[in-house]
Amino acid sequence: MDESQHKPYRARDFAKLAGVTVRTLHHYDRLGLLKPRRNGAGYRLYAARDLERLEHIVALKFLGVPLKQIKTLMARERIELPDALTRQRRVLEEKRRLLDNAIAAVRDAETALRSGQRSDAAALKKIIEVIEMQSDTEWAKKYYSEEARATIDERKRLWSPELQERVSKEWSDLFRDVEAALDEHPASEKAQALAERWTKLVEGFTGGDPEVAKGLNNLYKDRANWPTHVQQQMQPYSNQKVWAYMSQVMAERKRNRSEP
Amino acid sequence: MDESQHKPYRARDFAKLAGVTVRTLHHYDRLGLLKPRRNGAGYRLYAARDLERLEHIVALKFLGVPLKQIKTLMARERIELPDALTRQRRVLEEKRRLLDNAIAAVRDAETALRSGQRSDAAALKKIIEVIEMQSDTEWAKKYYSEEARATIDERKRLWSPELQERVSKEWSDLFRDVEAALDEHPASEKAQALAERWTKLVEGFTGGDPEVAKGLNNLYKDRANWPTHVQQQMQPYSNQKVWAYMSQVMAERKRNRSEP
DNA sequence: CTTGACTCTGACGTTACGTCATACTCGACG
DNA sequence: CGTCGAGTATGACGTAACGTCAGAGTCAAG
Repeated sequence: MDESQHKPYRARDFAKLAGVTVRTLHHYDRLGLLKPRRNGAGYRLYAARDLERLEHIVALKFLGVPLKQIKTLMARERIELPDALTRQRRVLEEKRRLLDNAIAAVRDAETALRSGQRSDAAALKKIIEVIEMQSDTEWAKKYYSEEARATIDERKRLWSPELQERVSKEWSDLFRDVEAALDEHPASEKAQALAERWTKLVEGFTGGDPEVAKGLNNLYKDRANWPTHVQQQMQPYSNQKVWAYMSQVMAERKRNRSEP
Repeated sequence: MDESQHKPYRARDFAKLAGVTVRTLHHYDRLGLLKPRRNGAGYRLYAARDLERLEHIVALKFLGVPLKQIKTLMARERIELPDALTRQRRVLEEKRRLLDNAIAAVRDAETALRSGQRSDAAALKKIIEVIEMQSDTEWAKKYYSEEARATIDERKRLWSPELQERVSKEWSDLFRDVEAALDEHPASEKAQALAERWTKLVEGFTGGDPEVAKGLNNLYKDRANWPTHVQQQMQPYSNQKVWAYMSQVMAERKRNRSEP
């Protein structure tokens, strides 16, 4: 006599109610995400309570959370949901960054195609540049600790294309200046000024985080195994004399700072 | 004796050169996207020209173009690439819009969770609201012509959440005002003022496009088959007296305007 | 009791590869 | 010349989240 026991829904109606398909209900049933009652003939019978659960599933799915995670998440919900949401937001924000890059790349390519009457190949090259910039942050991941990667992902949000542009230029300027100063004594004022610029630029990437710095070190030491196209890209910086010289200069810098 | 014939690459090296995996090369080979020469033993031998093609593939893939389309696109390239790029940009921009919504939804949910000490269920409800808002634009597509959909997609970019909010409120205000004015004569000044507001709001959506208006009409006529949750959402607007009355008022309006 | 509308359970298709497993091949070293 | 480690080839299964039949049973109205 419980008036609150509404007549249960069958698949079709329940699906419409929640805005999903019947097949989706089957799927979630098999995965154990949402197991409704059955009648004698095996028909699925969904109650009002099931709707709530399904809505939660749909909500999380909407955020791009994989069904497997949704399942574990809903098993012991209370504790982990806030964290899960925050993590998922990070993921979404990263995706948006990539999307923004892609959109910008297409815009560039379109402009190149229309205004300049350039070839298809030239237009695609524009896109390739953007890819390389961002995939470079992908393959390099293995050199960083989990912790360092998290830090980098944080800081990456501050990296606008303009900043990227500027930093690139600063590195190339600095490198050229160092090459012109290889004869200076490592302890000289001029050399130490270069060291200062160098350090600033490195810190611009590491943000002062020692974990990140360590990863960067790993990355550099393994430079022989970098992807070929990255090596080509880094070719302007391949002059070993510069690196050797800078390591001397940095050693001097350390001495100066420990005994001022 | 052709110096330009560099030694061809084998899979591993070529893959590194382009920043993909060997397996990817196999895959593209099987799909017919990139078929390199083979040596006597069946080893794949990639030439410099292949690199260019692979880079183009990677570029388009980066933009989210499916491999099948890439294949047809590269078969007869020159003509279709610009259009393809523009179309793909539209797709990307739409994805970005959805992502923005999702991120905003999570932010809301996080705030609700932290500040208000609300339950998980309440937080997820926030997200559900956002989903329904945007999936509503999904299921309704079938009522519109291809042309109308394109127009809507165009205009959708102007639809900020704030605008959405405001328009919702205007509709609900208008509906309430009409309900209160059902006794007014359809030709009366008061009724005609309501008709004016009504028309403005509809035009705010159609943008004056007759194709879109037609689709909207189809949509309304088939309201019996709308998804249940949409019907619930539309319930505040289900008062048939209002619709009947407004159709009279709109008829008067047409007469007035044809014989001023 | 008949029908048309629904439902059930497989099972294969989709996308762009990753990941084995098994069998060859290449090139340097002794 | 033989061999061994590194690289390669093919085939087949796995992934995520369902879509789309196919074949068979069920429900409810007339």
